[in-house]
Amino acid sequence: MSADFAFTLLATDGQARRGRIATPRGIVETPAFMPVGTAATVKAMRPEEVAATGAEIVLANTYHLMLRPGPERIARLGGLHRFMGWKGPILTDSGGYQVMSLAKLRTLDESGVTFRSHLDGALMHLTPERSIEIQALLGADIAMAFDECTQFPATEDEARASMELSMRWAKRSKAAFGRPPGRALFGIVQGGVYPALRLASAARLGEIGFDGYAVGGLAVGEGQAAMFDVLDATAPALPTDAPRYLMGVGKPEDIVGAVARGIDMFDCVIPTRSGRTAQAFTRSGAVNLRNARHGDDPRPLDQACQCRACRNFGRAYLHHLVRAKEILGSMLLTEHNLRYYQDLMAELRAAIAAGTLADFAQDFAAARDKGDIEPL
RNA sequence: GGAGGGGUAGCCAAGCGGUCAACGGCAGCAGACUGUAAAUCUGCCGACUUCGGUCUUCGAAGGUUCGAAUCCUUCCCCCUCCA
Repeated sequence: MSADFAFTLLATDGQARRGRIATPRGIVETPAFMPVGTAATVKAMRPEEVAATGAEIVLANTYHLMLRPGPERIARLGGLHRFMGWKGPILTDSGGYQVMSLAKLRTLDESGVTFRSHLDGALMHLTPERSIEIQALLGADIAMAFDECTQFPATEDEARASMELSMRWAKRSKAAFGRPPGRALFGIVQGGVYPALRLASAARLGEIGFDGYAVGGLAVGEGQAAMFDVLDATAPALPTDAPRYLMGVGKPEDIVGAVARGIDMFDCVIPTRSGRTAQAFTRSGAVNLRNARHGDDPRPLDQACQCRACRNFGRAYLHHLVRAKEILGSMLLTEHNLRYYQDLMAELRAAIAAGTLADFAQDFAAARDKGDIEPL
């Protein structure tokens, strides 16, 4: 493990883990949720507002920043932290997700992936070595191995071939990364919904040796039950002395279930994207602020929430902002959702430390079963 | 008074003899969103419906036609220009 990057396991509750990641740029208490700032911005939020929600680390994306504004330019400007004004740690995705999400715009071979830029059509070749180089130029505190996020559905043969390619790329990523002080590299388990493939992938990554281990290729259409099955098989096979990161997950209920299965880190666009598309998360479930029923409702989105949207405004106003397509609507709902996610993580951490995670999970589900607050 | 243009579903607006319950857009009613090609996308949007259809619509009233939002007549409104 690189100097100045350390993971400490503080407590366990069943499979769940309460931990702490130390980086030169700050501490990350786990289980942690990392807001997604793909294009060097958590959309609709200022960095200090992101921090105020309780977030300790954010994501950025290799592929998107490679296209615009370019990693060399960001390096010349002093690195990504200075560029985007985020003082805490940053984790960068390697571009592996775009291998799947932009499948129509790329070709893949052993060396890497050739993307047809969605911005101007230019061809861009991304290899494990170049992805690692870009993440170094950005100054990522945690870099991710370059992988292929396996699509769903995939046959076992397809998932195996994809996983094995990702493992070869993981070895190249590790070799390219070297041992830079204070910076970490995570490997990514693939293998689709096939437990044997996941176990093989986890073993292979353990042999290579990473600072943390991610589970990728989930929440891509397989459904929560299948995802949890994969986690039940995979998490126990991961080293206990390194953080475990479930990539791209998820909805609040996905996170609660994954924490109970031993996951330490999460990222997802849901709180930010949903905030921009009028969906808010509350302690009694998800609410669509576009719906007509909120038009006359002066009550806060979530009575128990301390975010600025809930403290200062009623549902009727948020509804109006959304209807009128006012920017403030996106800002307030994004802030609320990020706050909700961070509050959830804090509650999960406290429950694990107290050994009461099972009770917490039960209460969490019960509150949501009751549904949203009574109509006016 | 003269010349011309126009009245289409909540709004704007296409259509100009059958393939029109009527293109589009907006508004409206819902849904989706999981390592962000997303302030995006999808469905519904005359009435009823067992969702296959059935019924009443295109200013009003007559008429021509197998068939009219589309053609003719009269009437009622609106707009532009000239007096």
